[in-house]
Amino acid sequence: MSTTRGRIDKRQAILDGAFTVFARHGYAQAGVEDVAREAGVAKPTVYNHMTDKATLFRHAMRAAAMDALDQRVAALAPLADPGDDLPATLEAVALTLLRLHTDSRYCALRSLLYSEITHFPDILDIVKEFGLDRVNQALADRLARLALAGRLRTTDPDLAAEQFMALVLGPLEARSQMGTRQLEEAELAGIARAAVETFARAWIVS
Amino acid sequence: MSTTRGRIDKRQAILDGAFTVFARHGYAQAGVEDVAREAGVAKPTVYNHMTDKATLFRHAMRAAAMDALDQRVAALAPLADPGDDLPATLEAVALTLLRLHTDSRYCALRSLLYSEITHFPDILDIVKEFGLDRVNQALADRLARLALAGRLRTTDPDLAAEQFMALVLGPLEARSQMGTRQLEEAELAGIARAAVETFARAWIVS
Amino acid sequence: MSTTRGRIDKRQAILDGAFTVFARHGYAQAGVEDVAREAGVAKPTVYNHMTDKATLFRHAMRAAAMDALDQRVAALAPLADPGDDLPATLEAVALTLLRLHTDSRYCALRSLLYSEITHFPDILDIVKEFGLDRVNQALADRLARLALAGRLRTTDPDLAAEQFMALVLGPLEARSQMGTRQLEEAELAGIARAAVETFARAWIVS
Amino acid sequence: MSTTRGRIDKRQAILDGAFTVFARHGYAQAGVEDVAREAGVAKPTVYNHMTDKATLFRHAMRAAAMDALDQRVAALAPLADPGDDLPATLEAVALTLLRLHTDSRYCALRSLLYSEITHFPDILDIVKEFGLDRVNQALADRLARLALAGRLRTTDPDLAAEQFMALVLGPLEARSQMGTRQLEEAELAGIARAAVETFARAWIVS
DNA sequence: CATGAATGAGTGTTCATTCAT
DNA sequence: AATGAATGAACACTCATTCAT
Repeated sequence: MSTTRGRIDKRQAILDGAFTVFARHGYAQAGVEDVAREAGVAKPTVYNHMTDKATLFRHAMRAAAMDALDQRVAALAPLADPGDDLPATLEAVALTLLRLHTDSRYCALRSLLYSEITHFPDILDIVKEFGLDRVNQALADRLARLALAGRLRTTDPDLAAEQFMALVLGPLEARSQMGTRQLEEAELAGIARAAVETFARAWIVS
Repeated sequence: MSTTRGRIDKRQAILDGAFTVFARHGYAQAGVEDVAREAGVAKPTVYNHMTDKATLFRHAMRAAAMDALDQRVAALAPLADPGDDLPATLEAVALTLLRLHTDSRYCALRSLLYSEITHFPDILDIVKEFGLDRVNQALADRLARLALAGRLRTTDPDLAAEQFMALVLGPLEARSQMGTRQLEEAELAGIARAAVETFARAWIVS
Repeated sequence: MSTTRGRIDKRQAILDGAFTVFARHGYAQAGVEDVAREAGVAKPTVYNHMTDKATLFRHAMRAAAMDALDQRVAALAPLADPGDDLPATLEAVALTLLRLHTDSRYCALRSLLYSEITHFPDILDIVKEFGLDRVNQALADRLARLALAGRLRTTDPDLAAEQFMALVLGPLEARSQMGTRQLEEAELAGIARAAVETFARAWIVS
Repeated sequence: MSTTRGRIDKRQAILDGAFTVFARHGYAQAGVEDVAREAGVAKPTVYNHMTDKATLFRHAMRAAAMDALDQRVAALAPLADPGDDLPATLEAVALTLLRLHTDSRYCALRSLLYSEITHFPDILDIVKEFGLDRVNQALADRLARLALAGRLRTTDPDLAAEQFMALVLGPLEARSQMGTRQLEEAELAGIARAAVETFARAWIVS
């Protein structure tokens, strides 16, 4: 069993190391040797597990994207049972999303996806399977339930979800200075509050 | 004079070609030779104008970012004299911004900035000087005027501007599939209308 | 006993596989992994039997060279009792030699010996022990007997043997296009006949 | 002009160096770096002139094969005007051929052709254009003239040429120990004399 | 000033060889 | 004894950069 474990662990270590290194240097600048060092293995071991640098990249990206999607969907959980104060719940969810979105690994993931989509047209599949669209859909599902419960305007949950996400995450782009500025918790809270306030005026049944 | 002209033209050709090539292949994958070919000159000529591949990159990025900012600020012009129907004017502005934002060169610019910010910490200056923050500021100025004119809630024009931009541009991220899907004009118009509607509920004095 | 058998068989399988693979790809291009696969064992098993790739090569070559010599010496057997028609017997022998010489494994053996003699100076021993010189000697012995029996000019059986071999095998070099062209049986027969005819004029007592 | 000269010279140096190195180490074992060093240039310069290691090999082989053919055809020149003593002329020609055939570069050429024909099926063209067959043809032409002049049996100049070459060069294979033993001039002369003697009995009109 | 040619440094990939099981 | 997995060393090929012209 330890053998299998060891192999699995090593594979995981390689994928993790790969993402770390790709995140740090970009695809082209990252050396397979760096990946190996980061994963604590020798260079050929990387090639024993992944045929190519390209394949290595694809697998590492897919794993990271899956993680990211899981985290975001989990962040929506409170909406399943929002309690009396819906705005407060939305604000909490918004804050969690903002924290996730300012995490450096996630920033790196997005940036890598954007910059390598030209060279790896097939990573579009990763985006379709694990991208923000999926979060929007999950959120729309939650909002639809709330609409049925009479707590939200019932017109278009997809649009509501999209605008909620936009109001919450949109401000990050300009404020985070391309991810170089680490936003204070208070600033994130402020964004969340303002987003929910505007969202509420447009969508919440008071 | 024609000599000087020629030199200037050549410099411009090099910067243009550089941005085109960097946009196509990314910084690391782009070859100086490719840039030279694209600009119609020989490789050493590039080095005669720009000391480095890095310098070449910085100059090309700066030029592209300046262009982009100019276009966006120009797009706000209608707000200087909005006429009677403010929502309609906002919608027109929003649509123009969406068109600009889905342009492939702009997508490439953003993606390059994001992916190379690690290797070129100093391109942060470009962002500060010509980034979206500047558009937000310009928009906030316009909105402040409108607030003074009693047509907008007067609380916080900066926040209003930020949320306007978020509602307009935010939906693009999920919908454009990382810039691979070319959005229809109708879809853009839909986004603009929905954005302005929500914005109006929160900010416009009716 | 079956264990020992198995071991011997495995060793033989490894040597055979090794020669096959070396013949196909050349020494440097051949991978030990290929040899292992061809022999139906795992790579370390090869190393359990042969210390080195080099040793493996040497043993495989020696085995192949021994086989080749045996075949050629056996081909001379008819000369022990040539019957009345000496030319006919010589022609039969010549034809057998030609067939052996155009066999693809033998071509590969020669070509490997020639190309690796620089890297493996010691395979010269293989040539001395099992090379064409040995065939010449064996043939010279036969011819000496025939000379004593008054059927051949008695001057120099070594030279006679050498020239017989040259007349028989020499034409192959140009005709076989480096072993790529498979000569027809009729063509081989023609070469044999012509060789014996010329040999006869010079050496046979009529 | 010196520029062009220099480039041509460099190309020639690369081809020469390549053949030298390939001859020394074989195709697979030879490093492009070694070739560059041997040619007195840097590694990328080799790639500037030849796209591939494979292409480099093909060109080097072709050049060497052309040289070899030229030398051999030139060696036949005396037969154009053989004088009174035909056997003596043939012997002289034979000796020259033997000297050419024992040259180490030629041995290497043959051995490389044989060993790499599998990986480079197209070098067969080189053999067809510049191989021994061409020497046989040229020799057959000469012999045909001599036959017309009544000095040779007129039956089959092609066969005569083939057998002449076989009698002269055939003995080398066994004697030279795969090119490792450097044959003495006297030994070569002996081979030549014996070859011509046997050839004469079969073909020369006395 | 513009260019063709040359180079030094670096990277992806392979392979003979060796442990741990 | 036999194997799956790991490694160190090597090598083909590329590219930013610089001379000579």
